[in-house]
Amino acid sequence: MSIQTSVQQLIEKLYNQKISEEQIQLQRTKKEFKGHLTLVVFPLLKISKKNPEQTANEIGEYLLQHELLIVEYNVIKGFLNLIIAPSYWLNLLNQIHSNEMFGFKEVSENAPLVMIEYSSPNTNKPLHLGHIRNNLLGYSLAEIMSANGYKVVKTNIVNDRGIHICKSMLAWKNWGNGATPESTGKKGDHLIGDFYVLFDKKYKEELKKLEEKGLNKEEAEKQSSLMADAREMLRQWEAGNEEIVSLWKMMNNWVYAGFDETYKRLGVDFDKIYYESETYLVGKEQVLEGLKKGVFSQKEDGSVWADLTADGLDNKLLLRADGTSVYMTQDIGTAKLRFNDYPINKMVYVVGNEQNYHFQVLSLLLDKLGFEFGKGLVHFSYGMVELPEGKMKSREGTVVDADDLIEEMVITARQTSEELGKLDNCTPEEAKNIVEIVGLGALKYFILKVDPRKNMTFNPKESIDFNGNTGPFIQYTYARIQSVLRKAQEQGITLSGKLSSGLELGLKEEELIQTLDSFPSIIEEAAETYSPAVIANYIYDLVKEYNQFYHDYSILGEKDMELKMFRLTLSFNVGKVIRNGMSLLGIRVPDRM
RNA sequence: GGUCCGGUAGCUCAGCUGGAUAGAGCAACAGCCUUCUAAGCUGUGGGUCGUGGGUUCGAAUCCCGCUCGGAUCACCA
Repeated sequence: MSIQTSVQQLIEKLYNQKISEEQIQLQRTKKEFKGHLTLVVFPLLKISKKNPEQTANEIGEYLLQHELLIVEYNVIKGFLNLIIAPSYWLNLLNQIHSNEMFGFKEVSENAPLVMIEYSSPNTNKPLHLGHIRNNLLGYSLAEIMSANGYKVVKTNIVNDRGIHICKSMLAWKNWGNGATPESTGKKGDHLIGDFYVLFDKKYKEELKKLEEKGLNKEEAEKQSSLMADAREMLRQWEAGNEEIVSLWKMMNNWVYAGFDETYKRLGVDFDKIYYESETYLVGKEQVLEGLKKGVFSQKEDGSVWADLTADGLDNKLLLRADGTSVYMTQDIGTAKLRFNDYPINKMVYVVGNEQNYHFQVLSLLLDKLGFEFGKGLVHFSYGMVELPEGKMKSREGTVVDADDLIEEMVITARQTSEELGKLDNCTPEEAKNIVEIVGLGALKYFILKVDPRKNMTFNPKESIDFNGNTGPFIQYTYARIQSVLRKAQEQGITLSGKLSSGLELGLKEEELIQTLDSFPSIIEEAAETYSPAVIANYIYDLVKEYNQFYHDYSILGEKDMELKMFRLTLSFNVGKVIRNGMSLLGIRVPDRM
């Protein structure tokens, strides 16, 4: 029985009446006060018919006598602070100690299946900072859901068709001289991205020339032969022109090879990848079927629409007059294919908040088409990453490239590590490994610690701090814990059996253990509200406590062997919690730094 | 204009299913390396929680108005 239930039952006995769960407000005692748990007595005043202090004392006295786990209490205003018996914490610590996967739930046979879509790149450009936030959030979400006992399928939808890809292809054909990733030494996605930029440049030159001839902007855009070529290419692609399709395949494969490298370095992966080139026709079928069923309507020009005015939204186009599909149609098709492949109970889309409206509509449409998960689909909407000067703009060249950023982080990690002499005793391989983990840990924590909903500012000049509330700080703490354990082992110190005597010393450890206690529930809560930031901050709190603890210890000095044993054990468990938490977030921790 | 989201220390952010004196990091200042890793620790200063009302024992937190900022309302994806 939990302390919560026990307290509730005892109070019911004391006042001889039924008390609801909401009336029992048991929370962690603030660190300024003495105690572990605090009961807020205000909601109980109506029942006790006494003032807050009297009520608190009355309850405190009763609990002290009837609940063995409560060994002491004090009252401050309307707050009843309870002190829990060391045996309880000891027991808890032992439980944690014996459970390697502390904080993780098992995935049962009939657990609900959640599919998480994230990343969703276009194949005409390399990944950028916005994708990094998306990837880290999506991957962390998957890890958290999985740790909470869900079956998780990570998926990616690649936007591999459309006019933008044709632009890259056209530029490559016209001015590429047969360039390949091998011949240029460029990563495939960057190579294609360069051709996309090149197309834009040539197109602008063409427009300028036309405008110099006296055409206005609109006329110039209409007369542009480059744009006409691109459109023609798209038409031929859709018609299945062999030459175009094989060029398309070759170039896309270059891009995928490039993406894979970035994903791998970032530590994210997918169970199943969908391509829009394979889903857009399915979407069309679904829409036509919906039309047959009378869910959608057709205009005179042949275009198909969904009337969502009854749901407070507008009319939405689903198929153009020429029968071609739009973005929404593709998402419907993708949903269909996915549902064919997996028994999806819950669908989560990790997509930026500029598409909030789109997903509102998609949810309604899928529901109308009879998809069970449609109504309950979750758009995990996150804010944009902005630069100090404002938004990233590809036209102004202010886009922060993902590969560049990662490389910069790792380089900075190396410089800092070398300055601090952290790598002095490492082999080159070890050093490379550590620097990679630290650099990426810094980046990941920096991104994940911010509430996903909020827009965040990224300052590339100041880059990312390695001090304070950062990934490396947490990794550092973990590394130190490992060091403690190594040295303990060298001295032949074993960890078991010495706990109770350590507790007798009555130090501050209860506080620390108490935070360990609430870890699983916090994870659960975080997963429900989809906020990895909650976990990140929680872990940070834990680490703070460890450091406080360590500081006290260095001041005390250590002659007492029992005390030492106790602290070693404790450190071990904090280390485990940190490790588990970090792995949930997809952040690796080095065991030495 | 409609809808949605945000506004907390100089900066970057926590806290938001109502609870005690609103917390961290950075930046500033003052201390701490023969003692398990100083990527650290301790202390000081720094706040009309955008604003006005309401709800109540109690509001950064809930409700309403206003205001500022962002997103969106395409036969783009």
